[in-house]
Amino acid sequence: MSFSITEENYIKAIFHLQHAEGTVSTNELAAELHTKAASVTDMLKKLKTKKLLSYEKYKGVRLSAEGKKLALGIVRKHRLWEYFLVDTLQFGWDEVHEVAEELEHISSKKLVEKLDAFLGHPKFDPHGDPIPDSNGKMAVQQHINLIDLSINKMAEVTGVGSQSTELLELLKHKNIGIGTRLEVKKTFSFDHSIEIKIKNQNAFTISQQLAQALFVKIV
Amino acid sequence: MSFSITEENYIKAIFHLQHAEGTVSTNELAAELHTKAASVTDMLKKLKTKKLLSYEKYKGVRLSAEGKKLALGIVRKHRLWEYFLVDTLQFGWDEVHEVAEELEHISSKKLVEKLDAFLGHPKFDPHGDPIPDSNGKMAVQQHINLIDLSINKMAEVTGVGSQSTELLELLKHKNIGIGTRLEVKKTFSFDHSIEIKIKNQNAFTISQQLAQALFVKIV
DNA sequence: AATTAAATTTAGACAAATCTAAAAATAATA
DNA sequence: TATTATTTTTAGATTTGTCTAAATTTAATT
Ligand SMILES: [Mn+2]
Ligand SMILES: [Mn+2]
Ligand SMILES: [Mn+2]
Ligand SMILES: [Mn+2]
Repeated sequence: MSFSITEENYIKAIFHLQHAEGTVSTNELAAELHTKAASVTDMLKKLKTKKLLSYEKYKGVRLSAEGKKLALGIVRKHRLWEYFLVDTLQFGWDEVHEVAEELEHISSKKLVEKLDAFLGHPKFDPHGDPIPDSNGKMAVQQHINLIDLSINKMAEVTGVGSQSTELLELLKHKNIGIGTRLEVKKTFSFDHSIEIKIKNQNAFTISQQLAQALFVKIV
Repeated sequence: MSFSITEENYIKAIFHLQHAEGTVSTNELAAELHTKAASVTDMLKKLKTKKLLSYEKYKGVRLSAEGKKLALGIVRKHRLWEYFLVDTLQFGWDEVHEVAEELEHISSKKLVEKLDAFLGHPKFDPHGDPIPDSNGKMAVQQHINLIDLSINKMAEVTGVGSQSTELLELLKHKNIGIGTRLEVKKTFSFDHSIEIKIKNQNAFTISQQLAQALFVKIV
């Protein structure tokens, strides 16, 4: 069976929202997809008949095994294309999400596999998110929030919590990106800001909000 | 203004059909797009209000300057993606058309320009068709049909007249591709077959049909 | 428990793109 | 020129995805 771009976007949105709770509400979906609750209800009924999810009136929705498989395929394409755009075509990581939002719907299986091979089977996309392999399996990145990193432990930035232009702008200015090595030197309880040190640079402080938007792993 | 995938496919089809005659008929378009004449009429009315073409009832259709510009942009994307698929991802040239049919609708201008630069601004796609530049200009390939090539003139294959799997299969078997150098050794008036010679290979004959499906330029 | 508030679903309508069948215009032929 | 045949357009329906407004269900408060 094949699915429309709209159907695929719904399935992917449910997949992402599902990770928090097990079940997703109509309003959550409407917000995520910038549409109205009534439209969501209509689409859920349709996707249920296609067996991509289980749905009972007023009870929220949950992807079926088949729905999950479809979602993982779309996420795989999305993240592979993002990797391609940044790694091969030299896009900035703030510019790639929208383009990947379109490219993820290109249907050719062969294209995905050839692209994956060309890129060298990358495990993580430019935002640090894991790329599912052709079987839907993805590496579990045991990264922690920078806010929870102990003092004087060397760590590497592995991911960002958002991909807004605003965040990127700030990270560029502070010279932080995926792969940057840093350690926390001091924490301030007044505003929960933290002082960090990057090799060959002076220590500087970053806000609580920024620290919460960064994920790191200890190295 | 932005256009739907369907609208873009109509514009591109008109562009291609227009090259033969100046004006395109409803039935021609219906055949090309695998749809019905009634659907074409509806769409033509719509595209006229969008000023992409001039259209009078029963009189056929012709692209406006704006329509041509849009068409050239789509053709540019189509052929750049085909080049990418063959050159970068190692697709066979028979496998790329369908995929490019989808990729040509990805809207990002920046993507097209970055892709073009990454590929080294190629002038021709894997089928020998010219790729329009960012201003819509394309190289004029003064190639001739192999059937019209004079005897003993060294020539290089620059294009194919069709991109069917059947043709590719035959060309693969005969070891002929874009760039292959050959000369005509003899022509047979009985069946209009011709004998050709490729360097370091024995001469062999090819059918009239095959010769007509090949374009060459004298080198 | 009764009332109010919030979330969700239904009812009815609309735009895009398509189709079949019938009507109208143009082209071909006798 | 009159009659067919072909092409093209209109009329009316259908599917997909969306919307607003109203009704219903569930959750939260008195
Ligand atoms: Mn998308
Ligand atoms: Mn990403
Ligand atoms: Mn297309
Ligand atoms: Mn081509």
